[in-house]
Amino acid sequence: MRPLRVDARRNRDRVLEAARAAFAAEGSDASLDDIARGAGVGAGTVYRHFATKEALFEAVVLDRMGELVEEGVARVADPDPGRAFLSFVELLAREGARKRDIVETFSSDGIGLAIGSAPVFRALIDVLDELLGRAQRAGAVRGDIDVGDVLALLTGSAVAMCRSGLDDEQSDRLLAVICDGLRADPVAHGRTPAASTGTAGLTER
Amino acid sequence: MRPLRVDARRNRDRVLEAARAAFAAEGSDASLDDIARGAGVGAGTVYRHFATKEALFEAVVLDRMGELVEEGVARVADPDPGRAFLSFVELLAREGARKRDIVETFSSDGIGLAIGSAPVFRALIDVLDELLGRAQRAGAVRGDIDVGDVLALLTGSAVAMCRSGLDDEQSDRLLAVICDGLRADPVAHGRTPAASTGTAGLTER
DNA sequence: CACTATACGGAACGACCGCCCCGGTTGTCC
DNA sequence: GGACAACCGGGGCGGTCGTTCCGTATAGTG
Repeated sequence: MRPLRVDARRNRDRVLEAARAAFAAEGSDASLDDIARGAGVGAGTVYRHFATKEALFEAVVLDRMGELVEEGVARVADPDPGRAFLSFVELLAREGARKRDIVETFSSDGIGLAIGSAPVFRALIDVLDELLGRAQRAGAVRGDIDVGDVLALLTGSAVAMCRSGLDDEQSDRLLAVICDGLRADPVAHGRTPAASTGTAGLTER
Repeated sequence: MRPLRVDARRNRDRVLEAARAAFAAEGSDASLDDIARGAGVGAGTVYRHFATKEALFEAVVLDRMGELVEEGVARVADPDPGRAFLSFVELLAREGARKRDIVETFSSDGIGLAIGSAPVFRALIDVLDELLGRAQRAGAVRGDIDVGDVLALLTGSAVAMCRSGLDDEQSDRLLAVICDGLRADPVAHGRTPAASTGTAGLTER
């Protein structure tokens, strides 16, 4: 397989760049024609490089995830496991709040279901799991949750933060609530550490 | 204005019922033709009763909100303000997790922006604010958040809970994290009660 | 410079959807 | 029971969007 012709390579990059912006702003609903126009290219050119719109979407999202995995790996060495985990959670939430395609992927609606089996997605789960485990063993994060819970909460946080008036102060407050909830010791609120049943401890008493 | 003819009234009810189910499952993206088919009527019949698809959506959502407001009002008399507020939050989150149209409305994308000015919506905000204020004055809920924050967190919780595998136990855990975060005393985690800046207290130290 | 594989652009196609319209039907009232 | 008004169904219109196709242009090669 020969390398791409220079004009082809240039157009491919332009398409990816335009797609990144469009998918971040509008999610997978972004019109492919708009992306092509934004890249200064015809729609046919997009299809020469990406078999389908979904493939383009995946390319953008997987690229983003790669960057996030790096950030996570860098935090594994942090001597403070609690800070490492929570700052990573914060990063993911803020990233999700600014990039609609990411939240869409995490919440598994929109386009990509096939994306869940991508290696880079597994890697993200793994590093998040690693950071969570360390933080829990250090006693900085409650022990009654797993990676799936964190992922779900991340999706929720991102959605909460990208609501209409995305005030900076408000975002900070929302993250504070989530993070305090994550590190909260279940015992401190009068619940049994293991069970955590009873619907958030509301029905008892 | 005369009362509706009996067949008209019956069809209107069928349309509303079908719309409730469709909007709950698919959000405002639900096809109007599908709704009509589900109600056993033609598309034209839907438009005889509702000027536009958006009007139908609003009718369904506002109806749902009415029920929720009643639940909230019933909780104002609760002698335990913390339990009253948190159980209402739980109810709203669980309702949002099961009804896509509600989350969509709360997160202000999808169709309804005009819905924000509806009296029912104001009433919901008001009762939520009332419950929040009582809980805060009783010291059961942290003081550094307002109704807007709670609404945003509710949206997030609902999204987090309606992810792919909506396990009951997992839902409980997610709600536990959110609720613990809501009642968490900022002081307990080494932050100043008033400010709460510093991005969830992660950057300090 | 000429020749060919490669890439480009945008018109065109089919599917879907919200919405309108009209010929036929059915409830309602005298 | 008859006549009129209200109502129904579904076909059709205009628009959008993902995808395909093909005539044209251009980069790479000897």
